[in-house]
Amino acid sequence: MKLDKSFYLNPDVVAVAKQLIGKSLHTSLNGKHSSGIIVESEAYSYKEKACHAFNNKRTKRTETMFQEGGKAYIYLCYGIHHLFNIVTNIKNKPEAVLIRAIQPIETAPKKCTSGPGNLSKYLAITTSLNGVSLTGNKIWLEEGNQLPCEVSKRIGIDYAQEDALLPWRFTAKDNQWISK
DNA sequence: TAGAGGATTGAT
DNA sequence: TCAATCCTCTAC
Repeated sequence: MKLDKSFYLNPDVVAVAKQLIGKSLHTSLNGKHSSGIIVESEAYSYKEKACHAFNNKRTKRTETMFQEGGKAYIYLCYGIHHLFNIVTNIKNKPEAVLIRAIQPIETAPKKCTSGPGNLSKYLAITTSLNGVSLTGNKIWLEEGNQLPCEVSKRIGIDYAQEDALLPWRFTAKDNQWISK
């Protein structure tokens, strides 16, 4: 059961990030289908410094986040890693959920989906998918059983000062696939 | 047009 | 703990 567009339009990005734990992510790219259960996510909002679109900072890169929820926002980090985000909220309210780890449904080598960079590599996600709709047939999410989750502060955003302390990271409890 | 830095990773 | 690595943004 593919997630409806209304799910992504939720104005509470933190709630969306939490609800995403346990749902499944699917890609059908280059004739190959990949999928996994989302076990780790982080919320980002224009209201706080860690977000690229903080204070409505609109650039070519962040443009996708200003679009209506239900789109894929993918960007390159450290010149190496493709990071996959789910855009939420309505148009001109840039908020997104970073998917940090999934648990593969098919058999897969361990650790290959732990961390946003590896995750994107496993799913064949590249920046060419930036702006692609999540209700289409290239990349989409499906309904799943909500997993018990734990809350913690986000990772790798120390530059955001006090906002780095926000408990906006969600992980599936006792799951071996989450990043360290 | 040049310089600085980053939502990371994997090896030391 | 630290360096690799290159795209993006900002300042001049």
